[in-house]
Amino acid sequence: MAKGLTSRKENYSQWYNDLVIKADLAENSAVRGCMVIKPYGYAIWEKMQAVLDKMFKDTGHSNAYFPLFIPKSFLSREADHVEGFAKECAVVTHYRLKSSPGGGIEVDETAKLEEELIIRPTSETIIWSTYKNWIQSYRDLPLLINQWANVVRWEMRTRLFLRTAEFLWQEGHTAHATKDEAIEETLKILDIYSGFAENWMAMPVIKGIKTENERFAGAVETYSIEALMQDGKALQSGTSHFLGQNFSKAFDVTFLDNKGKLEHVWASSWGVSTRLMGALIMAHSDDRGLVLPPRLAPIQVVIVPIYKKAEELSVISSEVEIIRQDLIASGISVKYDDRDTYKPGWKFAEYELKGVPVRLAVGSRDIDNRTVEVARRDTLEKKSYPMDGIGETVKALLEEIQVNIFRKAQDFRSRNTVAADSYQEFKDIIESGGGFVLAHWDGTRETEERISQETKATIRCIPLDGEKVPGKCIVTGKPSSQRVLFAKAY
RNA sequence: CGGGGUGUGGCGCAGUUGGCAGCGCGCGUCGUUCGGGACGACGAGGUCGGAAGUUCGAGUCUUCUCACCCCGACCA
Repeated sequence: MAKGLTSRKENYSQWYNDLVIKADLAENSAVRGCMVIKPYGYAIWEKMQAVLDKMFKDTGHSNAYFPLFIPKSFLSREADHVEGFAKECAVVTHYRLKSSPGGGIEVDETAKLEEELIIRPTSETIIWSTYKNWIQSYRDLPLLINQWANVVRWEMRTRLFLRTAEFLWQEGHTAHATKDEAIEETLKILDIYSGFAENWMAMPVIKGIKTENERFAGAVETYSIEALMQDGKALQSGTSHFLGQNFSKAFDVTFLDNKGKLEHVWASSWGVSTRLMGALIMAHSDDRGLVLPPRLAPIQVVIVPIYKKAEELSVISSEVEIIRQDLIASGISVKYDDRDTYKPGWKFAEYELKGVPVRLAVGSRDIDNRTVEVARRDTLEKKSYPMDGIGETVKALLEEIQVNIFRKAQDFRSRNTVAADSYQEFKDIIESGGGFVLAHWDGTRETEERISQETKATIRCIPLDGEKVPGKCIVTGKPSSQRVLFAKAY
């Protein structure tokens, strides 16, 4: 176990907190509920951004930027929307400070804003008020916009990455001529999210529809991807909303169709946030530290020289430079850590804590044998390989690791996904370690709330894929068209 | 907003009936070490969260206050 890292078994939640701090991903800031994302953590986020951004661009979306501030009146235009967010909004009321008599500064009460500004908790309202001017004809559609931004939701309890008062995300906001097209967009993005989660984060997810209870405020239908964390709790990792005409009606966004008829446009919005960082951390990491999927690791390979004297180091370093070039030529990001201020053992532990997928150690023995010691983070196996062709060897290994950690996560999820056919069985599963539980539900809010109150488990989603076998609700015995996915959630 | 807890060098903590602010880690210099978190010697670093009070004397007692953490209700 890594120094100072609580084990998962001992206290999972503490393990997560320790890991975020010790792996140098983020820390708490002077502002309650807000985090400082440190360079190493931010580097991972930047990789995520780059991949997602390309996926959005490849599907025809463009980036833009809308204001941080939203006039208070905008928020109340859509009734459900305002109700959903009102309780967690930060409000700007003044625009000036003045020196206070007792020293320091205070709010200048004479500088009160005529209309207060809300710090965006999400941007539907400001964006739709803008779209009104952008859209007149069916020729202006579809409008496919994304923005990378920060948003603020004044959460009561926060945790680094998983729930912070301010977080970074992307929010896509699209406008379409038809309902079908908007739904198609909503689902297309859901596929992008699940593809990203599985192929890049190596984290299996379940795509589904949210129940009315869990639906985004202002949406007609909310879709999400749900991942299972190692403690048996579910983490909603991305959402895509079909907004119907709710916002176009609230902001009066209309267009003339090709028959000259005036219609309200159809909308979608979708987002993933820095919460993905939390998902990534919890999906794969162990008691030694982070385990990062090679495709998102800022450093894929670290090389550690083993030496006693300076002369030895210079021989090793020149050999390492050849190896490094070989790796770079294979498209691998490499760090050579030749710092003399830390010892090899320390470095080994450090890079394990930080989740670097592959570590190479090169010492005099290797120079003599023309070998490299290769250690993989996921299995902790160490093996010697010939120096020649090391680029290809490592490249293949990185791919193997990517696949292996995905499979591992997938196995974990299958082991922890069970069907329950009675309420008692359901309760037993939830109480003994949790996980995903597939059960029949009668589709009513009352039953959902009862289950949630009695067991703390909620309906994560109604899965889109998989069998649609009818049955009877585990609580009321009323008919159900398919099993839905329950879990305790983050 | 309820319940619990913590504020003392950068970090983690100790500090007894009130009596010279300490320990470990980290940090700096030097030397020996270096294939799984090395060791020795010397050294730097603190108005004890803040304010008021009690006292000859407060990290310690009293009152007020601020901040943060954990557990619940709300949430991506």
